[in-house]
Amino acid sequence: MSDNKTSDLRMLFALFNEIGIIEQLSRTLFEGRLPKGVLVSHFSVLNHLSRLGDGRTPLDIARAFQVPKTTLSHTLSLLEKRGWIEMRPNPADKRSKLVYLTDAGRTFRETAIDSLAPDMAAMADHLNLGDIEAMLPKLAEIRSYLDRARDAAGT
Amino acid sequence: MSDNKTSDLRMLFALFNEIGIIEQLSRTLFEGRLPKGVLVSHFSVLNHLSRLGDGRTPLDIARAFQVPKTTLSHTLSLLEKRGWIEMRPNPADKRSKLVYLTDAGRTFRETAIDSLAPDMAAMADHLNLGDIEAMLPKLAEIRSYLDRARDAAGT
DNA sequence: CTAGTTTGGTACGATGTCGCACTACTTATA
DNA sequence: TATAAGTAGTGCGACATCGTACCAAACTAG
Repeated sequence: MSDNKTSDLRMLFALFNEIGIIEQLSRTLFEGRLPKGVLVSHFSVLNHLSRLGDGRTPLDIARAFQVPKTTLSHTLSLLEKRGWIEMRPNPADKRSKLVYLTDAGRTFRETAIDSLAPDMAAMADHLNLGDIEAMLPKLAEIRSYLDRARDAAGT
Repeated sequence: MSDNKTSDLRMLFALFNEIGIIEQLSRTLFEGRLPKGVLVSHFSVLNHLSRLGDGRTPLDIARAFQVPKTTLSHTLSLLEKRGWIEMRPNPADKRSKLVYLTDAGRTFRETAIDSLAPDMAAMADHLNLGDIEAMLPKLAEIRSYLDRARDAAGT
């Protein structure tokens, strides 16, 4: 009984440990390919807007990445300073804003993807993509659980 | 052909995206259970030393977590300030130091694990541990690949 | 042995992250 | 409609992370 519990606990620790290290390594790797001063968090926002459509509110984006809104606010201000996004008023809610990609933003995303592509291609060669595909729904499930647990954390 | 490539790329983006969000959520969740001012990075170091044995050099530990040595140096100084670790000279290399857990450090680790246990237990109830167990070697493989890619990045 | 190179660790500065507090607006309630 | 409660976004301060530069010790080559 308690043996099972401790082994469960060990396994979960191992999981989050691996995930933490992979996050660390992949972030460092990708940031090494991006122009100086551009972080993965910046690219991710541009990519998100491009893939899922722009015209979203900052809070929508913050929730998508599960980061505090103040963090995203900072990121957006940098993206705007670089001319990659544009903040427009939200006609539906005067407190709110809508985030739009500029042409420069779309262009930057494309070139960034191009500079990441060789690494990605190498990964695709060396890793088992079938395994990764199979893993994605399991990871999404873990993500979703943590998301719910976070909401319940006020308890 | 190029369709496959772009779908591979999409899949890898999705993977790192999920991993980033899970890292984010789990870190926030765990840090909410730790005493104010104690971060997951601190706990992880104590846990590492306890599980794999202390008397390691800072650089060993930095490599284990794949963080820059300056980051670990900062973390260790905080742990030392709290009396949870002890830095002793390395008899084998006068430039180097060895990191040892103190009794207070071991005790803190235990209580921290206890305070994390309820969340972990809930996860163990709601997640499929078999899936996670199966995922661990795949994640380790990805980690290992990224590790090698990092070393080759100087190329 | 000595000079040049490599390695372990730290100091310092820049910057991203994030909690707190606040304002402006919206929604719910009476 | 008026008042209270909730929500979107930002300013600010604290601090972790990390790159650069540096020192001291260890290794390597001649």
